[in-house]
Amino acid sequence: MVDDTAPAPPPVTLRRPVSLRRTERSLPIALLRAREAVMGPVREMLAQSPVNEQKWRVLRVLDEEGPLPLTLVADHACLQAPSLTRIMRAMEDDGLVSRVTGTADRRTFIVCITDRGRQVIADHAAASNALFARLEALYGKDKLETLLDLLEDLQAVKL
Amino acid sequence: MVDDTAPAPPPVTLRRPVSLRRTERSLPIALLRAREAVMGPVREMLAQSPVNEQKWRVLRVLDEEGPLPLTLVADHACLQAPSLTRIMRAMEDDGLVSRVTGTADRRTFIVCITDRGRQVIADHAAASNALFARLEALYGKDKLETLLDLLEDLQAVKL
DNA sequence: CCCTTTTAATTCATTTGTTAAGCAAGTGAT
DNA sequence: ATCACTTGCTTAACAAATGAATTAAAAGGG
Repeated sequence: MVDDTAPAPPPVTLRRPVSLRRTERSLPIALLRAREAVMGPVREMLAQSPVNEQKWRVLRVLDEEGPLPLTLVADHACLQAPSLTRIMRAMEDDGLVSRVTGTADRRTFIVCITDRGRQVIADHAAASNALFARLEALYGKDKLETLLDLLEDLQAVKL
Repeated sequence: MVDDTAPAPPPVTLRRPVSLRRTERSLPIALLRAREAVMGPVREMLAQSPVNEQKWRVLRVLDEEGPLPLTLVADHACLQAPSLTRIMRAMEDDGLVSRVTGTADRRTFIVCITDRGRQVIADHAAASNALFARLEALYGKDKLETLLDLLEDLQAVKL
């Protein structure tokens, strides 16, 4: 019945957890869980669109800030350079953005949102705002504003 | 951009130019940027360990909550089922966790952290707590507690 | 009991994240 | 000007995320 050659099961002792903060109080984990909690409807919205989460962030950033150097697009959209390279190729193919070579430094590119890219935003702005309104209603307007203030501050912290 | 000079009339939903929130005020984007802002040192810490971000979360969750059904591990560690399948295989091979088939429902698994897995946490608990202390100092203890409170509430919101 | 519908977990295909390496263009010191 | 060095972007290789399809067990209804 019992196989002598089978590896012994790893030792599992019932013990108290080592002294770490509760995961709800770990900032990285809490930020991740909070994001997951609000991303469900956003993903549904984007499923109705020609872009995914990442491309949506690129469009939002460009629509808000205007033409931007590629490195700043990466920073502001929270994308790594290699990912952005791939995404830029796809978005250019789809006519959502365009790029021009920088004049001063010919290594750099300036990225522009196109009318077509802006149209994608316009097509989903109502749904996006509706989601935010629902969140405000469920979570509380004041709490949401306070949370956004605190998050904005946190982004500025230089560890 | 369409002009919107008229004060908001009652039928406010249609034909009104829709503009979006600033990206700093978009909760999904703000949460993502805030997380990126704090993850740098955490990644450095985990680079010194045998686990990555995802496995670290699994260990933290199991250490804190004890043996858990696989689906709850996925929920609490913010991992999708297919990802967790792959990660579980690797972590079992490394002897960090073990699983037993559920007694009532034989489709399910209960996941346990092993002594070895707990040791990984113990080995990095000091560094982890030091990072948190540094964040407290730079960002402000009260602000951090408020932020964590708000994030904890947000996780509970059911959209 | 069968039959249909769920649920848990896995697999598969495709895209994205991550890390390291590479290349071309800019910078600066001697 | 030349050389080493840095910077901006790309490529490549592999791990992880995502979404759809699959298998197995459980649950519910006739």
